[in-house]
Amino acid sequence: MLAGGPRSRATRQWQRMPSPEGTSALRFEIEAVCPETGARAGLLHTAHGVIPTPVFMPVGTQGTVKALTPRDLEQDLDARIILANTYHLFLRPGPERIEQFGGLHRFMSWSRAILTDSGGFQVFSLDTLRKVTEEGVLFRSHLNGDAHFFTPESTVDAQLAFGSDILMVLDECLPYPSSHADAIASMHRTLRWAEAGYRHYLRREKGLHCALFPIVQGSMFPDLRAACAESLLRLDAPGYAIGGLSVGEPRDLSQEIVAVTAPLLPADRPRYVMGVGMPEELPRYVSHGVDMMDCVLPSRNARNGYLFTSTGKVVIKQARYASDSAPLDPRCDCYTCRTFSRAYLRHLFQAGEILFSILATLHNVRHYLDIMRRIRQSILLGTFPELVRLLSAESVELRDTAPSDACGQ
RNA sequence: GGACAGGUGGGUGAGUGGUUAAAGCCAACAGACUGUAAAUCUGUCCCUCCUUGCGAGGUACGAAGGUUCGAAUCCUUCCCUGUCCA
Repeated sequence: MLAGGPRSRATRQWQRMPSPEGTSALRFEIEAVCPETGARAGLLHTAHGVIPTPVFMPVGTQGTVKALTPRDLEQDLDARIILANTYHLFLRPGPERIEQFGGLHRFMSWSRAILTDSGGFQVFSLDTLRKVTEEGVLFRSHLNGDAHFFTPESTVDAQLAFGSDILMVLDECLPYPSSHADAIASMHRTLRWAEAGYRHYLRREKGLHCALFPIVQGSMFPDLRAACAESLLRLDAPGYAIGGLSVGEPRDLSQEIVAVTAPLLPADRPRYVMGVGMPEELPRYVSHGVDMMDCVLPSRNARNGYLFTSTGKVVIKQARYASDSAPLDPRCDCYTCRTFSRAYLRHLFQAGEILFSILATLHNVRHYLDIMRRIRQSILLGTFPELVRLLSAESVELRDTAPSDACGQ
């Protein structure tokens, strides 16, 4: 509803769209900037369609957003870009296999844009299965224990084989908390990897229609974030990411780091904060000048029975919903909310039915995408600050009325 | 009628004299989840009380007796279930 325009026509247009003729494969067009906050609305032109920003990218690690078909994502949710993961796809089915099928888009039958993460997050999440060296990361496969050495160059090669629209450089994502000394060493390593990866990418990208984003690291230290951002600017990349967040730090700290880092990145290029966040945090990131975000929360929490609604969370497995005939979220017009009762959704969850994951993911992802559409519209209309106030008032209201929190303080 | 095999907490199912209020699994209930080792993981899961503690009582392994310092565990009788034979 908020997306505007008939979807089917737009879809056909993208599928026929020839490769971009210009020099830069990725073009970012800013349509409006909120004078009060600096939030931006724009259009990100890729070889696989135009992405209205700010945008939330559903996570499809293994070449699928779990529980959703590409048809759901395209026709029902109107997602314009999804994320996939180099580490997972490298292990299985492997870059050669994907390349053999003409790239990841064709392999998974997804005609819109794809961003691939480099495996840098797995440096953090697979801490017991990896060893970081100056040259790269030695991973022990979580599938069969095989050793694989990822370098800045090899991850670029893999992502080129996938045919990603946006590639990410290999980086080191540190846990929280980390010492300043560890963070500075790690940040310099990430910088060296970014330079090596970027050099390699420039040698190979001739005629390819994609872009490589470097990633700002520096843990929770503003001085390191600034130094890292400044160094990465020399690469003159078409877009920049802020990584190393959502690793266990307090929510406000993530916001602070983004607030000090985002303004240091080129104003005319997309800024991507990796791995965030809760629904109420999305407008806050946007107000810091962020254009792209991704997070597993809507999809993962969906499968775990945690549903995001316009009136707060609904943990559908709770006994209180057993005979609740209301729709999950009366203000949502996704298929799930239009069609099923909370009681039925709870039944499906309790019964362990596959359909629950499908319906829940459909809704949660839709909820995130709708929030971003509202944000984008408000920036275009010049009402973004009002929306931020509205959304934060709603979340305060939700906190105040939450039964568990009410008696706590 | 006879011969075997059994009856354990909401279910299943370990346990054959003491560290057993009783493993594991399931169900149920609650919590976590932030560039996905996730259809995952964690906790609670007989009752009562409080100074909330590897706390104190009380119940509990079909029923009732018995042996023993001590019994889900050994003995006796009874009840019930399953299989087979008449």
